[in-house]
Parts: sequence; C-alpha cells; structure tokens
Amino acid sequence: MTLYDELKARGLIAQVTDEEEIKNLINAGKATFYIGFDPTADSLHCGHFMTLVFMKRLQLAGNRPIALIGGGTGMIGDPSGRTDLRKVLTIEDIDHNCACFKKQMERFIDFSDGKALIINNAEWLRNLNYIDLLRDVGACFSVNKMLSAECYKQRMERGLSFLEFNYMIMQSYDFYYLHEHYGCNMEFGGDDQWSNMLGGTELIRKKTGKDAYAMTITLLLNSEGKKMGKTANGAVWLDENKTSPFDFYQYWRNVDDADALKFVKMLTFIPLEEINEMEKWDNSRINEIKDLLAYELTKMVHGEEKATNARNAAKALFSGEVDDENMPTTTLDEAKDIGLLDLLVLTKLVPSKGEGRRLVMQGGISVNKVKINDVNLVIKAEDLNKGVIIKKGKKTFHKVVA
RNA sequence: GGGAGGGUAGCGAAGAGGCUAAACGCGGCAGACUGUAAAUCUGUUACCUACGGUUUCGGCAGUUCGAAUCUGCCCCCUCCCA
Repeated sequence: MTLYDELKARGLIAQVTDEEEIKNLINAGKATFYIGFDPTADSLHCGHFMTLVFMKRLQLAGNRPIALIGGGTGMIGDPSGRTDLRKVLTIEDIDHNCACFKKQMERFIDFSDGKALIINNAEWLRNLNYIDLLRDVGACFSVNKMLSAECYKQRMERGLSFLEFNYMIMQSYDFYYLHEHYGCNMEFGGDDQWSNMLGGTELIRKKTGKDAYAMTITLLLNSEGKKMGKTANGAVWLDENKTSPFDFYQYWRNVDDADALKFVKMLTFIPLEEINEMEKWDNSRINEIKDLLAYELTKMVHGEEKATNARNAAKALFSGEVDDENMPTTTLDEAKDIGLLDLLVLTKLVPSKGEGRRLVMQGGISVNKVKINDVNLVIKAEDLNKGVIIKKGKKTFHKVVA
C-alpha cells in the first residue's frame, strides 16, 4: 500500500489541491512539506500530537518535514475557527513557547542530518517592512476574495480586526518564503487552515509561476463533532508536568465507543491489517481497543516505561486493587490533623470547600476505601504518616502522605 | 464623527426597586444503572468558621429604609449611517 493510500485509509486526509501531484510527490518521498504550529502555550497539546504523528508518517516514507513555529504569526493570532479575539501574546511569551515546542517535537521527529527542519518564522516576519510587503505581497491578494473565505465569514458578524485579517497574508508569505529558500513545495495543516493554505499556493503561483500544493488533515473530532483534547480542566497537554502520563492515558482510555477505532487508525502506527481485524471484534472487546489506544499513545508521548506504569496503575485501580505507586501524590510538610475538606482543597481535588462539602454529602468521597459521609471528618496525623488514599467519584484517586 | 442597542454566574439567556445567591437551557460534578463507554434517571453547581454568615449582576459615585433593577460619569462590545 502506498503512503498516500494509507493516509487516506486511516482517514487522515480532508482536502487536497491536486491529488495526483501530491500522491506522486509523497509516495516517492520527494516532498519537502511544512506544517505550522502557533505558539499559543508553553506546551503542545493533543491536537498537535496528531499533526506530529502525521509528519512522522511522511518522514518515514522519505519526505522532508519542516516544522514551522509561528514566532512571527503568533504575534498576530489566527482568527480561523474562532469567534473571539485572541489574546495578544508578548514577544517573551512567544519565544519561550517556541523553545518549549522545539523540545517536545524532537521526541517525535528526527531532526538529524537535515532530515527535518525546525524553523521559526519570526526570522523573516518580524523584520518585514510594511511598505515593501504591501507592494510586494499585498498586491497579490484580493480583499474581495479574502472576505468570501469561510473562515472570515463567521467573523464578519462579530467583528474582525485588521490585525487578524492579515494572518492569512502572513501565513501565505511563510509558504512563499519556505518555497523560495528551502524548496518547500507542500503545506499541510488542520482542515480549518484550508483557506490560509490556499492563499499560500496562490501567492507562490503569482510570484513564481510555479505550482505548490496544500493538503489538510482531518480534524480530530469525537463522535459529537467536538474537538478532541479539551477537558473541563483545560487542554490535554503533552508536557507531563501539565498532564500526567496517567491522566493522558485515562483521557484516551475514556473515549466514546464510537471513536475508539477511528482514533487507533488516525493516531497510532499499528498496521492497518491489524486494525481491520479489530473492526471485526465483538463489541465486548471494545475495552481492549481503548486500552490499546491509550497505551500506544501514552507510549509515543511519554515512553514505554511511563505508559506501562500508567496502564498498570489504571488496571489496578479499576479492578479494586490499590496501586499507589503511580498515583498523583501530595506530600505534606508535616503530619498534623487536618479536616477532610481542607485536605480536598489542598490536593486540588476540589476548587472550594463548598464543593468538597457537597461531594461528601452526595457520597462522592472515599478515604482508604471507606465512603465518607461526615463533612467534619478529621484526618489524623498518624494516618497521614502511613499515607491516605482519597477517591473522588469513580475515577479520581489521590494519595496524601506526610 | 453621528445614531441605536447591549455588558447578569464556566457559557447562552431571563429578571426592570424588596418574595433574588439571582428563573431556564447547556456545560461541569456526584449518585443510580453499566463496561473506567454512551443513553437515561436523580441530586447538585458564588464563598465561608454552614439550620447561620459574607461578597456578587462591566467600573466608580449617588438616590433610597432597601438596588442586578433608578440617576450621573467612565470603560468595553455590537449594529446602522459617514
């Protein structure tokens, strides 16, 4: 099976500008392609993860990826798919975030010997001269056309600043720049990037007369059509200090039945033949698939050891055993009697005592496997010395030691 | 620059002087049922030293026994006209 067919079979390809050309280029391993990453936070999240996996697949087939970090475009903020104005980041934030991204990417993509490049568009964008840019590039864009782009339409009602309106031009310029300086002939991105990407191919055509190609990756949506990676507590991060390997594992372990196989296909490197086998499995084996999904992804992000730990911890916990080895733990400075509610707040299991009180009253808290119904329970110092395991709801465990 | 309409809890949206810690929907959390899923049902959802107390309805200053609700100024947003 060719690379392109495999990508298609895995459900990764959303839109392409020229299917035949793209197919030929990437199957032959001849493409130099780029994918942009906006440095809006100091860690990549699981939406980026999918993109990195995609990059990896292409790299394995001999293509050369360029990870373009948007140190320049980040200063503008992409309005695509957004209903609100983005917070404008400072240069310091952006540069810090870029550095963090780079570190995380190196775990997935092989950057040795020029097999892949990591470039920050701040290099050229921040030094652009307004007048020059207007004459050089601005002349190639039709405002009428830009306004008709889907990504701006929804913003026409709510308001779109000139700053954001220029994002498309900057992104297009990136592609043009990479095309000229690095021989980059293809851009990939999330499906919400389609119009920005087309802007680039058209700019290249106008400036150089050459063809460049764009392909979008299917957005990672769950069966309800919502973007994956968002939880009530925020995004699911790849940085283990922001989302622990255990939580990461649990996130994928708990996906909808309807999504499990789809995600295995899109996100893992498990051969398609094996996945097709799983498709025939009886529905009672759905949990095996979810475990596999969670384990594989955790392994890719955090390494085999941490993935195994996360898996073991989860298995133990949900089979009634207590494996406190890999449980999130709070260590107190000193052992002294403490009210349960205070402890819940301290461990961040609840945001306020009021909520803790409610949980206890509704029977949502257990301490060392004993369901608690006394709001004023005090945890004794000697128990803290031994270590106390708090269970909140069905799935959240936390150990406290002093 | 001119005119109109707005800013209420995580979000959407009621309330138009005391009965309002603020309807309703979504989301979140918990309980039941399950498979660590979905659906469904139930409870709950400002904070605290909790049968009581404290601080909330863009900000500030007033009117009043009493203000999310009335007045003035300020900030922000949207729409229409230029």
